[in-house]
Amino acid sequence: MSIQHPWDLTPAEARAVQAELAGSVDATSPLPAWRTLAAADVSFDRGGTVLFAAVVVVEAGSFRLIERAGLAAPARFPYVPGLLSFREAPALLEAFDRIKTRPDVVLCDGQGIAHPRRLGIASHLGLRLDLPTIGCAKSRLCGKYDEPGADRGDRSPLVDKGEVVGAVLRTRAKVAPLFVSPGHRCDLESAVGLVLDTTRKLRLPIPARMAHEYVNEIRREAKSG
DNA sequence: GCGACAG
DNA sequence: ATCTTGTCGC
Repeated sequence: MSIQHPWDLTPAEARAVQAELAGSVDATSPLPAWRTLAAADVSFDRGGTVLFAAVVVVEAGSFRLIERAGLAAPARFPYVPGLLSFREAPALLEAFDRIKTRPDVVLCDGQGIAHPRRLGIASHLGLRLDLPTIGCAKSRLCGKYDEPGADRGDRSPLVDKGEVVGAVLRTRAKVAPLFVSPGHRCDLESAVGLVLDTTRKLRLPIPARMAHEYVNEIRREAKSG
């Protein structure tokens, strides 16, 4: 079965596509050693008619910027909980097309398999890019969990319908935890390990912060000039 | 039928 | 996501 499909779908069609694509997701393979890491993020204007997408690629360990690309595009799909990728993925894929480097792994702003149909934006992007991806969200979409301990590194399983779909991970002491889940070609332990390895004093992984700042930079300059 | 609901 | 500065606390 092909993972190719159009993006201009109705919500019902989009859900059907997700249900089928989920069968191709690999959330059990350990992540191979990585030397380059990419992070993707999206930002919006007030009305939500235009979206800005950006991807940054950094070097492991040093987080030195290797490459980055960003763009503005019309939002062709509304925000519907559970269908985020149909709104943001097209623009992000365009940004990836403008990157020369093929990163070893990609950090995505949103869920991986911690999704009602197991196909959050990280998993969806992983399939389309055929790259390892990790879902790193700031809040929960589905699943139940116990509040993790207050120290950095403390975690608790995120369980949905009896299945462990991710981890609620404290990346900074006493600060709201992150919701980490495998996107594609990566297992949960690898995902949690990478998020901790790329997080320092702030809640978000360094590359994710870089992508966030960059995409907002693009949005700001789009307003003025 | 009543909540919940990534960004 | 976005509207928004300073301020409180570790």
